[in-house]
Amino acid sequence: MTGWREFDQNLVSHSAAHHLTTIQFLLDEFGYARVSDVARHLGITRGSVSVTLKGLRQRGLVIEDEHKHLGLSDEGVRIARGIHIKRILLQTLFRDVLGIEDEVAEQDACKVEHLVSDDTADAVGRLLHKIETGKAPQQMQKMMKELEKESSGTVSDFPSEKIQKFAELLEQRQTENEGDTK
Amino acid sequence: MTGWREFDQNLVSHSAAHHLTTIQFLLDEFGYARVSDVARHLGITRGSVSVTLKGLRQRGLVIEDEHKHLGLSDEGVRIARGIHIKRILLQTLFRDVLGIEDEVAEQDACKVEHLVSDDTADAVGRLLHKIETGKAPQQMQKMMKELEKESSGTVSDFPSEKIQKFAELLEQRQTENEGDTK
DNA sequence: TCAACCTGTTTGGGTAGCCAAACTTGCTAG
DNA sequence: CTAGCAAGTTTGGCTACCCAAACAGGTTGA
Repeated sequence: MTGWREFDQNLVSHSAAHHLTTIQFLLDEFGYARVSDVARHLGITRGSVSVTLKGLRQRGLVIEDEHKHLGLSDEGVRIARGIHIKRILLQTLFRDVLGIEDEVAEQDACKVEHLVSDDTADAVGRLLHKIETGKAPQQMQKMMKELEKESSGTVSDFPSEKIQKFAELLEQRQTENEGDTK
Repeated sequence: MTGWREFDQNLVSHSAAHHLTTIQFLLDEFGYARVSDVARHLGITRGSVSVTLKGLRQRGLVIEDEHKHLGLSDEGVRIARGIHIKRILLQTLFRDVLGIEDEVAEQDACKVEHLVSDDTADAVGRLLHKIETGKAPQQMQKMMKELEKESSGTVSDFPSEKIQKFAELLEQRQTENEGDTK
């Protein structure tokens, strides 16, 4: 059971991910981004941002012009865009397919956006696209509506009896399959 | 845009989550769990485990009998079980609904299991249960099969042109909706 | 002109985790 | 009986983040 520590050995950390996407956001929104702007937007001190960005500059992801205005390198843009798209896709999945309240969906997406693999994010995108283009219309729509109705408000106790039993079933089935392929 | 730091302000950290679920696993599997066993299973040193478990003992999640055999308190069991179930549900979602290769699905689930909200996990469980019990049969099945075919192997470049355009559409739509409710 | 202000950087302090290495304990094989 | 080994703990070091506070530079209003 090694491999669980791949957690923090990602392309970028949670912190770095937010620094990058924030710079991109500020550029799109206001046309410029400075250390203070990033700090304000992230709710941390200028000092912290200064130190973090020094690292990201050394890694060649963030650049700075003569007026201390920040920018992203091609690689930086690529990473920031990837993370941002993952966030959108996950949030949409949680909210529109699973029926989660928007705020919770956004928070969950924000927490995991930089952790999910490209493969998974891509599959989420394709699923959403299929649903969008009506390739899974009536029954899917109906199912989603039902899900939405059920998930009214907040779950009081996780896992519920039913879900727990179901998860145990899934686990058992998985164990059996592992036995097959071995 | 504060709130992005809820990341590490969860009930338990990624590390703690794995310590707890490992103890539970060892108890189920072998009937006992010691510091060394946990260390071996997690692939880290006894020293690290010792220190971490001291904290978890102080928080009342882990207990220890006179023979240095580890156990979980009621609260510890509750947390470990919750995380474990989230992992199963997410892994199943990624693998069986999104068509992700099992190993990747497991890794992704492992990375985010302790981060997703109870609400989201619960909704995933209900969705899977609906699919399971045939409440979204033909078209869903067909869609899943198609997804599986498409996602042959690993995504070379994320995001693809198509997914990126789609994500932009989703984002734009979302922005408009925010305008409505404001 | 120059004090006040805003911006950015540096530094010392704190937490969380990891490792390596030294130490303590207790059991067990000669 | 004791030497040796395995298990657990402690300690010093490292990285990654955060903050607060001190400091350095540029702009600007009076």
